[in-house]
Amino acid sequence: MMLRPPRSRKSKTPRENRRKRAVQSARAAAIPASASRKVRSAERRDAILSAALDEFSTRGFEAARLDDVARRASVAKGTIYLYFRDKESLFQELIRSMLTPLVGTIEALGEADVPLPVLADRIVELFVREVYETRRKDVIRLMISEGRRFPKLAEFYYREVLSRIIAAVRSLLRRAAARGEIPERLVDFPQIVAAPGLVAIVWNGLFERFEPLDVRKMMKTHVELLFAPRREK
Amino acid sequence: MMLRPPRSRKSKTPRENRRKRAVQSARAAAIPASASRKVRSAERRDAILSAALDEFSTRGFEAARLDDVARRASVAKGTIYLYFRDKESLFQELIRSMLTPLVGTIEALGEADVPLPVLADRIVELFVREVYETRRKDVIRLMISEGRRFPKLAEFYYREVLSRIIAAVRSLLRRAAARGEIPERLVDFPQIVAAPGLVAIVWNGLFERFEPLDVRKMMKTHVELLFAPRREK
DNA sequence: AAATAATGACTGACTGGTCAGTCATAGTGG
DNA sequence: CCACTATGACTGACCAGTCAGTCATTATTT
Repeated sequence: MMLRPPRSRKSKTPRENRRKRAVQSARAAAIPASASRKVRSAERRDAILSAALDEFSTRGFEAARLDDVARRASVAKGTIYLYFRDKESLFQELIRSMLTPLVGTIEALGEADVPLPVLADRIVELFVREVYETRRKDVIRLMISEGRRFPKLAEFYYREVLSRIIAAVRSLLRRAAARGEIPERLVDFPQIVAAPGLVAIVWNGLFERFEPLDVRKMMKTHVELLFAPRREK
Repeated sequence: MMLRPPRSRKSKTPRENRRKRAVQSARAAAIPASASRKVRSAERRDAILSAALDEFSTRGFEAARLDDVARRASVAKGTIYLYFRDKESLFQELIRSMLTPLVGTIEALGEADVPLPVLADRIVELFVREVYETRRKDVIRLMISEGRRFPKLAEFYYREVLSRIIAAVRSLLRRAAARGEIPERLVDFPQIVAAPGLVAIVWNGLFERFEPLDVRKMMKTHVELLFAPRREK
């Protein structure tokens, strides 16, 4: 899974008279010198992941420079390679770490047995508060934008996150359908329930500056229409 | 609007003793030697655009190599620069040329005054036949993936395409609402109508291989539920 | 408790491969 | 016959990944 052929290091000529190493650099400023190694190490990792999210989401995977990620994390470039195998691993780990926690939250939602209107509200609030108003929004946008070029990552995301979310939503829809609250055929397409969320994320990235979108209101409108009581059938 | 600082060519050293130019290359095979210059020229342009779409949509903007685009179009790399200023222009022109024609089609749809169920069918069919089953799907996916890094392009797309499509859909919704066929508040969010289309495109790119999606059926389900007769309100 | 040694986290200059864009040269249609 | 079209080798910028060297911290000895 490589975007370019490997840049193997087959240099045979010995490297001589290198290094002079100027005076001593300012050490990483961000992290207090106290704290045990373990803690500092975890903080570094997080700082790198956070910086990577910023860089990847403004420039995209290819265009993002690890030099910039390092600078933003107040770390030397080499340090990144102590925590992640390569640029791609960093990217995958970023997505993994941000999205995995979502699953539990949503599965919990799927199990509760509450009336449909309440459920609808919860779905909307969960999305707005846990995704749209956090950096997870950016991670999902990254997944959408770059996922196609990382089949392994898409597979991971499908297997570990999406399929479970879909299963949860589906079981929830199935129970609502059994109670006659929604038509049976909606159970086949849980994607429909989530669709405006996706639109919101994409819109936010591309067109917010031309035409702001009231996400909560849109989501509310959508679920209300989907789940509204119907005349027949 | 640049991803990297310009690669200006400020080389001062004169380039000497270059060029030897080997024998003569096989000429571009794809385009018949007949045909007037104008026709050949237009065909080349199209071949380049088509090749660019393939390359951009499999590798992404940054990773796509113009060498590959050239090879795929049976053209030398330099030729691309006779038709497009640079890689970015090529990309923008690609999106521009593929999506602009959509507008007229959809505006026509927005003006017809037909009963809602018929309209719903037409919307679904239009999307499936004119977008999902054509390369426009790939162009829209490109727009979604890369648009964020091309603010100018996003603006163009919003101004020339999206805002007009939205206006058309909105006017169509407004009339339906006036006839009492749908609730008023749906008029505020034409995005909701299009949302499953977007989901379909993204899904197709990322997850189709794990779980195929019957797009036509999903779209149909969605518009039927949105436009279904309601009990109250 | 102070001195000394061992550890390994961290650094950043450097390398090699890559590719957008150029331009000297070669063909060709009108 | 020459203006226009096309070519593709070449250049310079660029950047992921490397690794020899530097200390801060921890462990050990005295």
